[in-house]
Amino acid sequence: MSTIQDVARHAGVSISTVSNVLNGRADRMRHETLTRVQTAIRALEFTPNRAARQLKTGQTSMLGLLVPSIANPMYGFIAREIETSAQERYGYRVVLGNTYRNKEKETGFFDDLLAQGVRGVIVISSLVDEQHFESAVERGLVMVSYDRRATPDASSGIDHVSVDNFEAARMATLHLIGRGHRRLAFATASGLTMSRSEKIRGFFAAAHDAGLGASASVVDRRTLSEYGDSEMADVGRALAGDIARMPQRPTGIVAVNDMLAFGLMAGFRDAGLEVPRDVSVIGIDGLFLSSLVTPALSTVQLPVARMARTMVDRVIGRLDDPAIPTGEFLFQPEMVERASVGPADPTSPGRAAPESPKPGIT
Amino acid sequence: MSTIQDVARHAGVSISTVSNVLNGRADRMRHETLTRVQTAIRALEFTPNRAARQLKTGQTSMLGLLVPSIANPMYGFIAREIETSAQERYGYRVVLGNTYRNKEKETGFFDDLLAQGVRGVIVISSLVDEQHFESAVERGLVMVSYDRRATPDASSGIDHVSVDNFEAARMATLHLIGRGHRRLAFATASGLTMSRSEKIRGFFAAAHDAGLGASASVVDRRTLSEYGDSEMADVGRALAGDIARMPQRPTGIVAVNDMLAFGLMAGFRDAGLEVPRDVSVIGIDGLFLSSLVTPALSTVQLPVARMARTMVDRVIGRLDDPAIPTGEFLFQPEMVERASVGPADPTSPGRAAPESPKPGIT
DNA sequence: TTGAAAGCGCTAACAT
DNA sequence: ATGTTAGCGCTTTCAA
Repeated sequence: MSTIQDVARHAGVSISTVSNVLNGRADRMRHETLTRVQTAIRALEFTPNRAARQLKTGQTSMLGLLVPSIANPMYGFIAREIETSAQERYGYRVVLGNTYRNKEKETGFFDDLLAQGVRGVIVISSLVDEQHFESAVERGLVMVSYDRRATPDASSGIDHVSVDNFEAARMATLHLIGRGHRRLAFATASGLTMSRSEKIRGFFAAAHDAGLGASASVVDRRTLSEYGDSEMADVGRALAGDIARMPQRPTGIVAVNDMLAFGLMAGFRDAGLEVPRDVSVIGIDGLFLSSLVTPALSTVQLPVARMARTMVDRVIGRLDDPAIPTGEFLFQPEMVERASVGPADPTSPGRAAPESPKPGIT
Repeated sequence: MSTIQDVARHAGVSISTVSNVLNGRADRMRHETLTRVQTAIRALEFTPNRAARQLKTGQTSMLGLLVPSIANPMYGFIAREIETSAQERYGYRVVLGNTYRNKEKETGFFDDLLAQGVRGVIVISSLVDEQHFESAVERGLVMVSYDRRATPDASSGIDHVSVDNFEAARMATLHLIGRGHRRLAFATASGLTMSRSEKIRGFFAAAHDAGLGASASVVDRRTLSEYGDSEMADVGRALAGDIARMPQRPTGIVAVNDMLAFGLMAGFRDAGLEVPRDVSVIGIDGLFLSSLVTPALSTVQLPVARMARTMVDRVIGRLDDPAIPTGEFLFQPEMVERASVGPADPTSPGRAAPESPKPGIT
């Protein structure tokens, strides 16, 4: 690896001149000098040592990205969009960390970023406690958080990019209601994530407006302590068993996300129930896998690519100019109809009638 | 961010003493001094600036990880294992790059790593051309390559960690044959990856040994130029249509990997064929998703976690001691039977008989 | 238009 | 047992 010294010697100039061409100050020199330096750079295959530059300027062209688990296809999808966007549009590289929803891991990641001189980070967390975020911000991290709305109380020098979760769940529920479903359930892993409770609110809002409040319920299960790649799906699978055993079994299930919906479908299969004949399932996320499974999953699609781009723009923007105020960016999802939702009463083919023959749950 | 200077001042010692405690040379000082320094470090929340250390020592505690696309669940899975292993066992962080199977992207990633001072990289590539690998190694990168056996010709200062692809495909094919399948196909995306051609060899070897050479064939399709998250699945889906239209339709399909198998199953569904009644499908990889889809996918399981650990051990090992010779590490896969493979002739329930009533393809 | 020089925070001889 | 010091490769005043 050649250094700026080598280049200077090769070109017969001083290192400051080389540094000037490196930093776009070509106007300060004769054209001929510029050419000589450029030739030398090419001849020696010189690439400036970024560690040295960073030590001097305090700038890195790296971003941190924290996800619960990159093995979860949803986070894989987001991560790909973020990395590509950061790289292609800003020349930034991405340092990845899996947190397994563990506070110590998150804190450790922030510490390491700071030590490495990385000052921008995009966080996809599901931890309720945001304390360590604030502390990281105080220590100089520029942070963008995905899918956790700004808490009113928190002082938060943090950007928030999220989807309208209330609306997403509402759309899903409405879709079920439109197909005649009257006994509804919202299936989720337990634990109070902000996005989760918003979705639950949206679910109940839709049910209430349709006069179905009394027959709508939340079913949930604890996640395992370790965050495996299949955790969400496993929870869904177990939940399907629970639902299958319910005396007044719901016919329309809104899953908190697509992975859990996949688990539900597998679980219903295990229980001898057929989707959508016996029970309808709808997801939230819009993973590419949702069109692949059998039956193809109806779901509420999140604009992941656009959200990723916004997150990258925000971190790098605030890295360049810390004076920019933080903001909240809310994205609207979109209903995608596929095959996992059928009429509540399969005997009547078209739009299902309210199921008057069956006894209401009320 | 406080510096080593601050700590020295706070503890009333020189910076070398602080540096000594930082670098595990506590034996060189009085216990009391050590304590004072440690107290100061804690009081000031001091973390050594890694950029400075790196500039001095040339060492980073970072690893590069190159994947075709982190949105592909298989790479997400591997990436998670690698990151976790590197972090928990060595305190290394991982810089992630998506290559979209693009040579320029790969080269650019190597350049950036070198410039950042990162000297270890794990590469999951599918490019046939390995030239730029060699060049990166010459420029100082310590490289471990996943799933591409060492080429006999290449000089290669590269470690190779791979699965026995020949055996994997052979096991899959044997499983199909054991269930009575006589017309076999190997479904793959076209393009000559090393792992791909080994699988094809394994497929034909199994077919030949069973006297089925003449009725075994490879079906393939070009991948799109852009590497989307769903590319593999899309190819599989298209392939299923091709297969469904074949005059002497194969009844047992070996998919080059699980993602392509998922696509096949979706494609057969589109074509009105039922798996495994009308056609049997078997994958290779053992993604956690394979137990989730309907029907659950029979597949040949790769020992991903163990392979990931080996890769991490190798890069970091050779980073610490460049004298260690490179090696090739071959892992054995394992058959996992699920529901996507049925008897060739569904009318005879048990082990299927050779389908004598139908005219052979020979 | 160019160059000299200070210094970013740290490590590791080498002194004391 | 502890301190002094010379850089690592770069950026950036300031001077020439």
